[in-house]
Amino acid sequence: MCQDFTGCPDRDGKKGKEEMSKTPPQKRANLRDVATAAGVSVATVSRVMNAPDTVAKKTRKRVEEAMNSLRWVPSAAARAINTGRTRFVGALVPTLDNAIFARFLSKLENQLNTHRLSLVVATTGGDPQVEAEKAKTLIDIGAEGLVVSGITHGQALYDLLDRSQRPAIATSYYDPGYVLPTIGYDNAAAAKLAQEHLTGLGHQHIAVVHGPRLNNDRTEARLSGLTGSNAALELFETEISLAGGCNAARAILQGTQRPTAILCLSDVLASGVLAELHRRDLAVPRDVSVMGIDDLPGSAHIYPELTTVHLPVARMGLAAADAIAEWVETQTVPEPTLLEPSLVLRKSTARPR
Amino acid sequence: MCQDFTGCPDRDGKKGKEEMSKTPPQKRANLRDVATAAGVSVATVSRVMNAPDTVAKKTRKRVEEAMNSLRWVPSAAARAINTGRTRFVGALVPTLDNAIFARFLSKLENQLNTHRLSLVVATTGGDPQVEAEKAKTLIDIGAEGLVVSGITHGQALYDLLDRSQRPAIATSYYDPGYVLPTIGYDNAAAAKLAQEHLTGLGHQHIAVVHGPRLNNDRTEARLSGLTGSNAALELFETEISLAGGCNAARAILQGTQRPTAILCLSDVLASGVLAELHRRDLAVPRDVSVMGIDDLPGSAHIYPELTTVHLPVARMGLAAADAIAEWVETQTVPEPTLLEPSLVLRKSTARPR
DNA sequence: TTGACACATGTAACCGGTTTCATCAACTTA
DNA sequence: TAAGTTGATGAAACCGGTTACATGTGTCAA
Repeated sequence: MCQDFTGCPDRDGKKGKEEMSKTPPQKRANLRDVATAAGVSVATVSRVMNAPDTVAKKTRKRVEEAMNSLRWVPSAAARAINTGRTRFVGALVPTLDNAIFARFLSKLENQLNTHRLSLVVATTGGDPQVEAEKAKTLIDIGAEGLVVSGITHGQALYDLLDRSQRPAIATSYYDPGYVLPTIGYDNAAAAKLAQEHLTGLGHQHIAVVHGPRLNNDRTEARLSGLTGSNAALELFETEISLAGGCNAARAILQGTQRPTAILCLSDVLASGVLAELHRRDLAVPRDVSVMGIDDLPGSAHIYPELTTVHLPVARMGLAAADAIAEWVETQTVPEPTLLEPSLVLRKSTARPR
Repeated sequence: MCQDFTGCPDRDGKKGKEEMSKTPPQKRANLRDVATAAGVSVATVSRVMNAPDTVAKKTRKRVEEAMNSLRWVPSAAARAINTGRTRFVGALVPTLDNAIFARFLSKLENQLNTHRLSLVVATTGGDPQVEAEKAKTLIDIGAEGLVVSGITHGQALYDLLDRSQRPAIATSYYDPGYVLPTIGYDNAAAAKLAQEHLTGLGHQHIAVVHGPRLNNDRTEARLSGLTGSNAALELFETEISLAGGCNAARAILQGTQRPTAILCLSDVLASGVLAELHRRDLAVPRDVSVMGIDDLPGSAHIYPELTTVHLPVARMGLAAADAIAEWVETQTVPEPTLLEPSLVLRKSTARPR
């Protein structure tokens, strides 16, 4: 328990845990202790923290010295109870294992910091019930607001938000009619963009590889964007991972007639498909075109460089951070924000032979 | 501001923001309001929350009804100030963009949940100064403990930990002599494992691709594990990403004599290297062997299946969660824990030709 | 000299819970 | 029936800060 950090980083022999003799077990100092030590009132100490320039320089110095010698650390809870601010918000994402969410969270966290807000992260595994439970926990520990993924949620979550009256925004999806403000892209449009690129190249038989539809509105929306084409679409559902992509590719190649293009609704799936195609000695895009959606940072560098649809998750992270921060701080409900996906032409697609 | 979640998920026309006429702006109910409404004392209401079975069933019901009709939501700060527990800890990682950290955090978060703890995540970009600042923020908002990566940190972080007396453990590294308890693997041993596999196959000229050494003890340790071999080692430093791997591969192929094996100190780097080799029409492992360290979930499925050293980050997540939870709850400083890396033989290495 | 005013500081209420201890009724048990 | 328990509840202190308001001092213009 007693840590001694002088002379880091090496520990000068493990110390017994029960010593600490000179200074009696002395519990943590509080504001009044500091005030007493500095010979001022608690108000003055508080001012030294929150409005330093309203305190005489000499007094301030004395207080600061007292703080240091008592090794005072302010209580977050005590501050929060008065200010009404805990200075953190929560984010609920299906998984961290898909780089797209990791990337989003990373930007979200950084931008939140500019608003002096921290980020509590919780993963749901895509299960609305788990999501609702974790959301409850986040509210319980004091999250000032929530950032959720998509627009498909359990009633329990809506009830929670309603009752707690906490700000919450939905991301990775755009739907101005949704109960919560959405900040995201039009998943259907993104898929359409991809499909049109393929049909534009002349592909008439396209395999579509997608993640689980259950409780996943992003997948569902992307699939819905695929209607209204005269190309034959064959759907392959799989787990969203490299392994999932491999499996899908195997299933595709097992079919009677090989499609001329494979449209993957996530870049990871495309990576898996590419790997499996290599394994089967099929060349991309010569033998078959492969396309993704997401545009992960790595997608530009795999072989072959993946043609995909860029989803602006980094910008989404920034926008979501700004939106939730403003809502939390000024009670202003943000407007839904549409972020445009864009086609990124690289080397994994070509005309069918 | 007024949310109405009945009839989700569609919003019945955006409501004006300034209405809310019937019930006057009525600020949030607190414990006393509930107590008054239920005709009991605050103590009883508190008991209904924390020790339901010490309250008469009839009373409890009455209180619960009052809670509901007043839509009472307990204040996290008020609870925390009394219990001394905020029920969350913080984690500081260099980045989320490397899947290895995402995976670790994912497990960490889940396991923390079993201890009724949430996780605040902060990324440092590998900069000790940023790390110290973010750590300060985490302590400031009330993190009960910290989980950091590696053993290279700024003095400011040590000072903070010392002063705040918060539990903190270091991960991704094992060093029983370190000031903080470490939970991780022996990075040097992991690298040695990889190198010995390659030399065992007969490789005498090995290119080593690694991430930045600056402030990165994991990289440094892995490099240090590479001594004591009679094979010629050529070092290539690059950014840890697919793109970085590609760049390194390019640099390697530019050399006068091509190495027979490429040892990448991270799987992502290996993926990048593999992509670039494909691009240059070099076959792996026929023309050159490639090996990684990490064993990301995807590494088993790329082409060719990557031979690598498995780092037990999932187990590390569990162990770190249990350790910090116990420390926080029982003031027991955890013992340093060594997790063994293991060689995973797959298809990207072979004897040199 | 005096009254107005800015500035520095202190007093005490307050935030919204938890918890100790006292109280009192009902139930055993002899 | 008296004494001892047990169970349910309430009164009030307490946690550690913030802040409205009061107070006191020194400066400056009239």
